[in-house]
Amino acid sequence: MEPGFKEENSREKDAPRQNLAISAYRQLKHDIIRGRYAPEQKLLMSHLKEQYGASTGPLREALSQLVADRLVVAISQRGYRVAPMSLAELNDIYDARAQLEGLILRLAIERGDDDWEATVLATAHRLAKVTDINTPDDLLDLWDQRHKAFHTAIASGCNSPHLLQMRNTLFDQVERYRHLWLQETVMSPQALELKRQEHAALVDVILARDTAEADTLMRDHLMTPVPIITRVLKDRGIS
Amino acid sequence: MEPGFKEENSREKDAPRQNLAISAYRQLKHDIIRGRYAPEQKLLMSHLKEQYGASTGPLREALSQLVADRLVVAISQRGYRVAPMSLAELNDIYDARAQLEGLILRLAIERGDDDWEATVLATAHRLAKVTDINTPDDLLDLWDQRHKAFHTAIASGCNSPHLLQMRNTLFDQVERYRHLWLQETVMSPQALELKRQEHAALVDVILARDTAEADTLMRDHLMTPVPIITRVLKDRGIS
DNA sequence: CTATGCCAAATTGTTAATATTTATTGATAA
DNA sequence: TTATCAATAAATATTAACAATTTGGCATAG
Repeated sequence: MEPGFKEENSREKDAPRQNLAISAYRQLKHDIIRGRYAPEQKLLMSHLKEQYGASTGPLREALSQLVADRLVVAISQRGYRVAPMSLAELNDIYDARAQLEGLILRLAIERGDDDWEATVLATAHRLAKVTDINTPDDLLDLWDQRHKAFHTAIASGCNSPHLLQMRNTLFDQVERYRHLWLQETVMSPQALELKRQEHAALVDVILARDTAEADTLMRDHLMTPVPIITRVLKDRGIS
Repeated sequence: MEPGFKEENSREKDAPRQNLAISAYRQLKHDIIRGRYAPEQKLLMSHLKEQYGASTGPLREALSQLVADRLVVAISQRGYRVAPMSLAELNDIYDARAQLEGLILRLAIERGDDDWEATVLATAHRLAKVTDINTPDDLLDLWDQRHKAFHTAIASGCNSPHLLQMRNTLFDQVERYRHLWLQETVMSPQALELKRQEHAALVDVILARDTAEADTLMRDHLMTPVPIITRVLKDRGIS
């Protein structure tokens, strides 16, 4: 009788280990996505060692994982650098994401059962309730968390672990750009209300099983941040 | 004047390093895909060391990459094992692949230019010419190589590096199952002729820009091996 | 037959040594 | 006098060897 904790918590990637390389991986990933390191900044081993309290061995494992995630690039024998950002990658990454999310949504509408509909409704409700919190940081964190839960609930209807895994991989890559958008729009009440309406419309067409309309709405919804992120990148001199 | 070898050979994954961890990664991946290690076999460090001539450091990096590729699983403090195989994963992986390949094909038909059409025709021609070679091993290798080139040429029309990257990732995962199919069907002349007809039909509808028909043909084409692989897995006692 | 304790083997992390790279300084030529 | 090239030195990355913690198996005793 095995204790049934078959590590089903596939939060981001699979956890390769629970010890020291994985914690360095999580923290480094978090810091890169949040923009703590500039796009082409060199990642010094000496700095990483004292920053994350790990030696070269575990650090190299963490960096290898991040290279697989396309958040870090490794150059022959010249160490590691944070992956560059560009307008070209921004456009491609958001396009790929919108296309994949559209595909998954169409499959979910086709394959989703009653439990799926119930979960979509529940997470949408939870998200819509995030309107009246004062401290902006807490608001942003909570909104973002429930927003992710909402979209993940929709996607889960496709019933394909591998498609969902690829969705996660792509989301890790998009999140570095997406963070620029979250920082820029300080989650103003009108922006929040606009998003709330988009989500409500999305839920409507999903429950109506209107595949074509849902696909269109979802892609427009996902592409919204692109012009704003483009402006931020241009302001920072990134082409 | 730098010699223009900016490592643009993104064959499978990005090359994290050109030295020792990456060669171990490539060989190990090849061996796992080709079935040299059984699905849940333990990967002893001592064995890997003498097999691939690398020390624990580089080997752990290679194994980390393979965990990201879902070809290896890491258990807390009990080392690494080859990822298990199952009928459930077979079905999901082929379904996800067919769906993604269909999406990419629709985009390619929508976005592909004249050069794309020319490349598709050229690779199709090259593939069709592989009919009259005697030694079966050489035949299989050459056919598989040109077959991959043909499908990659079709997919490249979508013009999205990130979608193509995800296609590669999924293909790495599917190839372990696909190898069972290649081994089973000894590439009989009639099977080869059937495939040739499918490819010709595919080229026709692609050049005619018939999106819906191309999508259907492509998915049927990709799902062909599933029943055969299912039988092989069942014969091996894998559920 | 079962449970507990000991031994062996494997994984994990650290440290040191080697090789490659980069930056600085000096010299030479224009 | 200035700019470029080369050489040396310092720093950093990469790899291998070593040590410690943990796990699994086996034997013995109850």
